[in-house]
Amino acid sequence: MNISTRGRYALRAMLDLALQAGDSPTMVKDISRRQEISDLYLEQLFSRLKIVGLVRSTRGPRGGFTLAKPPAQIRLSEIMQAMEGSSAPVACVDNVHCCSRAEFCITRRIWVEMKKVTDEVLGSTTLKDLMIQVAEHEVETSGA
Amino acid sequence: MNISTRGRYALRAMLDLALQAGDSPTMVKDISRRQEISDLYLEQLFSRLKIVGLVRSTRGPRGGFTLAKPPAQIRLSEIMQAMEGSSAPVACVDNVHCCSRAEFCITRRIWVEMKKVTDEVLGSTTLKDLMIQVAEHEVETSGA
DNA sequence: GGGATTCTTGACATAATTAGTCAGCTTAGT
DNA sequence: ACTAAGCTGACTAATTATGTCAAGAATCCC
Repeated sequence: MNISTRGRYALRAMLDLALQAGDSPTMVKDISRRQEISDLYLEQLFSRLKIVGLVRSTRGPRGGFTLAKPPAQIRLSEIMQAMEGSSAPVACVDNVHCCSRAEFCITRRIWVEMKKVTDEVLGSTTLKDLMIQVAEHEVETSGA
Repeated sequence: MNISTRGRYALRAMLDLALQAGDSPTMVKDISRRQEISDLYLEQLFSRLKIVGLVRSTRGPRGGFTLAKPPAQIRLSEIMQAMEGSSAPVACVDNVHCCSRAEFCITRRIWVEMKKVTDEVLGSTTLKDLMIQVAEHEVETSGA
């Protein structure tokens, strides 16, 4: 039941990118500095995010990445899908034929249920939701 | 978001054991044959299950394993905890101090939520629940 | 008591995955 | 041209996953 650094870093990076919010692209190096993530590694992660169409890139000086859609339209499930693949905890959830026992396997129902509830969490939350929480958190901590 | 064979096999083995239901112990070899799991590997898994007190063992001829508690009192979360450790998808969920950013990290809230919903699934289901589903499934497939 | 049977323990082995790193390339702005 | 960015694919070290193996200890049956 682990989410690898790929998924975790990608989510942090996407939220960071969303918070920059300018029209001009944000450099990987800036995100990597703020988030304390290796920039070489982050490049690799952004490459995946680009392939699935979650971000757009601009090359050359003053280049970088921008979100391909408004934050409210980017579900966390999309990011996680891109980085970690299916949210199914076991392969047979997505493909019954991968196990000869799957059809009558009662334990499989538990894994199906697990996928369902995690998908609900990730699918019902967008980057925009996280941005709001960041803003709220800043109000809380600055006030006092 | 993967559950390893340890957790999956252990759950199947525990359900199998529950379904044997006799007073006499069930041999690992019999479970491994029915479940098509390597018996050498399964022994190793039962060793863990015994350490956490979910099963009891009897050595010698006619020996084997029995459930340490009635199936209705064995939550799937106990089995999974024994085999996979914490259900937290990220370490910072259980221990804030493992990451210097955890206190103000908004993405962490998602991982906390993920752990919560998966715990609800695994914590609210017992072996007895699965046994009932097995019985129901058998009725369905035999009838007709 | 001897042998067979079953669990017990710890070490070992192999493969896959994770978490990066690196070198060299392409593109674009000045 | 030069430099600053992203792009690509190969490489590596460490860890985890998935077993296997060997030797032992307890127990039962004859």
